[in-house]
Amino acid sequence: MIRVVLVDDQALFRAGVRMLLASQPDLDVVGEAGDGREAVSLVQRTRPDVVLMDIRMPVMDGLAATAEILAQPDPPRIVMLTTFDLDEAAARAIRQGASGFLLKDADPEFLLAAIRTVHAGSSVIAASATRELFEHFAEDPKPVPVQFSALTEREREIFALAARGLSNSEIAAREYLSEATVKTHISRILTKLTLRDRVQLVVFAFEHGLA
Amino acid sequence: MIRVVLVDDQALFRAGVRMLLASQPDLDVVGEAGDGREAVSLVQRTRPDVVLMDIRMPVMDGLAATAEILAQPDPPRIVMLTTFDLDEAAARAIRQGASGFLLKDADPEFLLAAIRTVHAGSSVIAASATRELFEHFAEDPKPVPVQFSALTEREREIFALAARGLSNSEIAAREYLSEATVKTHISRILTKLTLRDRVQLVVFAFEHGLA
DNA sequence: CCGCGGATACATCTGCAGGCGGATGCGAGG
DNA sequence: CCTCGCATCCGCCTGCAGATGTATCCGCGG
Repeated sequence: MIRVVLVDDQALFRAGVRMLLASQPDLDVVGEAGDGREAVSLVQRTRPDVVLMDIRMPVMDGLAATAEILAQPDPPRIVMLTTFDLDEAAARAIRQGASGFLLKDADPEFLLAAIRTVHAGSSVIAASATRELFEHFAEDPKPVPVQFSALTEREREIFALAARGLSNSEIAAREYLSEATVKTHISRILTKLTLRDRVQLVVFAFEHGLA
Repeated sequence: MIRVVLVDDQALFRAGVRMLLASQPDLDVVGEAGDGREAVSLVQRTRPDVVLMDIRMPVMDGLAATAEILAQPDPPRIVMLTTFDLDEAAARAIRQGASGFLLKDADPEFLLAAIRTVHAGSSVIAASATRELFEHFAEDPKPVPVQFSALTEREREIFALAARGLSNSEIAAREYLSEATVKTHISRILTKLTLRDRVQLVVFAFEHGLA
């Protein structure tokens, strides 16, 4: 039996979900809360397995409530619910340790599957959000300019060190080289990448995910 | 009835999964493949609802196969499987459009729930991977150091320009200042942020999401 | 075998970066 | 009013950065 707590400020929405879950033999709604503050104390009392938590709520929003609940010992799994497709909040919720993120207008059977999935230990993310999430957070697949491949192995090493902010003397010391040699490498690198100085080299490196 | 295709180079693993799915009334294994190349043609012939796809395979790996399959019209949902916790491949798979990412040593009931979840239209990500994924791709919530707030309004402007790779003379020209003045600002900025030179300033800016 | 091109290493020169000192303007407080 | 602190602006000096010119080693083709 999976013990579930519902947290949402809309009583009607809670009622709908409660009806849905009641039809399932392995699911049991053990409590409901209308805001984040209530949710925290409710979870402490009822010790559920899974919490369905709306993000947008009065008094204390779903994010803050999630943080407090997860800070407790042996916390339940938490699934975030939202009306809108995706906002920053969803990503933050997942980072905070929520196990799922779903849209409120999802199919009922979909919600049921999600509850069982997170209870089993995995995470669930609404399909529509997944793509967006990754596009939003994952930096693009590194469109490394062609010119970069013109660098020799050695030059790439020097490049990496310079990109981290090391001075010529520091690079020289680390690579057992003369400072003059390092300068030569830097010059060739700058020429090949058509950059003016090492400052722009650093900018280049970060903008292309090479540092 | 959810029609499933198994793709894995280990016949024993496929056998185990087939047994598991056979015990479920709503799941039907309609085909198996031992490498990516086979998988693509198998999917074209059998038109399954869900594909369980190993990442590491001979001939054509799971990523390439996923890309080809998803390029077809009305493609099935694809769940990636892997032995190891997480590598770059997993993230790429999700970005390519895979609907799930699971570990091979997951609980059986867990795999079943995942299949039903992705079939319903959502995405599933192994819990152990979720945290890592987000830490890996989402840059941290910009922990801007306290020292940065010590900067003057003017200094912040100069900082932003220097962070883009502009030289002192360029900044001077753009701000209608003497080059000497720009240098003073830079010096004060470097002191306040305890940085050595403008190169490290650029590194600092990028690492804290200020550029 | 020898010549040639590329990669790597070093020395020397010019210019800019950054440290240092100092000036001005402005608001707060004695 | 005077002073103190702070922000903004400017000139001078030292050192590093980057361009230029070479030298050595290696592989490849004539």
